[in-house]
Amino acid sequence: MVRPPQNEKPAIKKGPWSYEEDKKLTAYINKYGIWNWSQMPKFAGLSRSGKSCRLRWMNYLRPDVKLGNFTKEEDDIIIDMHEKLGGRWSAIAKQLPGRTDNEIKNHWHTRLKKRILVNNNSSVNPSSTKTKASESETSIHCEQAIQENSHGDFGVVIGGSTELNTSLSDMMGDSYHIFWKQPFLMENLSVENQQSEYAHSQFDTSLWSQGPMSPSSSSFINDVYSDILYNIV
DNA sequence: AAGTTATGCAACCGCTATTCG
DNA sequence: ACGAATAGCGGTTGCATAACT
Repeated sequence: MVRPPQNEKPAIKKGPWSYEEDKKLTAYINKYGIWNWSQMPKFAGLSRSGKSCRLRWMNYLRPDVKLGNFTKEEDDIIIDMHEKLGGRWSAIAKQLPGRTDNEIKNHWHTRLKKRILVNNNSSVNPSSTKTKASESETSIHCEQAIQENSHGDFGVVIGGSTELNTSLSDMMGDSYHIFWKQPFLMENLSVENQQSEYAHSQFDTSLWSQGPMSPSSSSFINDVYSDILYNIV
């Protein structure tokens, strides 16, 4: 019997992402862009699959991702689009800038589907006043949430509030989309010929504090930014 | 207060589509 | 034209927490 080679590949970590992992991935992508998901984790110092990194970035870490409560308008769009397209979540997500297919899918399965069922039932049985009362209650809560969101207390928007939805790509301009030809290790970030001005020209930290962020809180983003500057300067 | 059940959501899995050599 | 690698999509699962008994 030949013992299969061990430790040929580093163990792929699964489960929830830690703060440190988020920092690493965000810092790496902010610095080098997305050049190859399957290779990136290795160079970013992450024990994750490329697939997992892509998902984490696309759904939560991307600067233009809008997290938090859905507005009534968004709900209406989702319901309408779902009627037309069914479970084509990515197509539906295209109609809702900042929302991800995964988030929309979860929102549908946990809230909207039930609401539609309730609506259908109440239209079949109009005497169901309690249902209607709770419906309007839900609607009020939704309105409140929207208002509170606009104050930045919760209802999270990464990279700014809805009004200040300045995406990282906007901040960085064309350089954000530059795809590097060679991989880069996070450990090699201290690039002598890159000036801090370069970094400042791409990031405006004041924008990070324009809205709360979760799980990537504003302090987290600031940490990432500090790390990048620290390594560059 | 403790145990149980329901809910919400992040993340995984498997499959298909697309790209590239 | 073909096969491998990679990206993307949608269904599903598992865990944390809230709500209920």
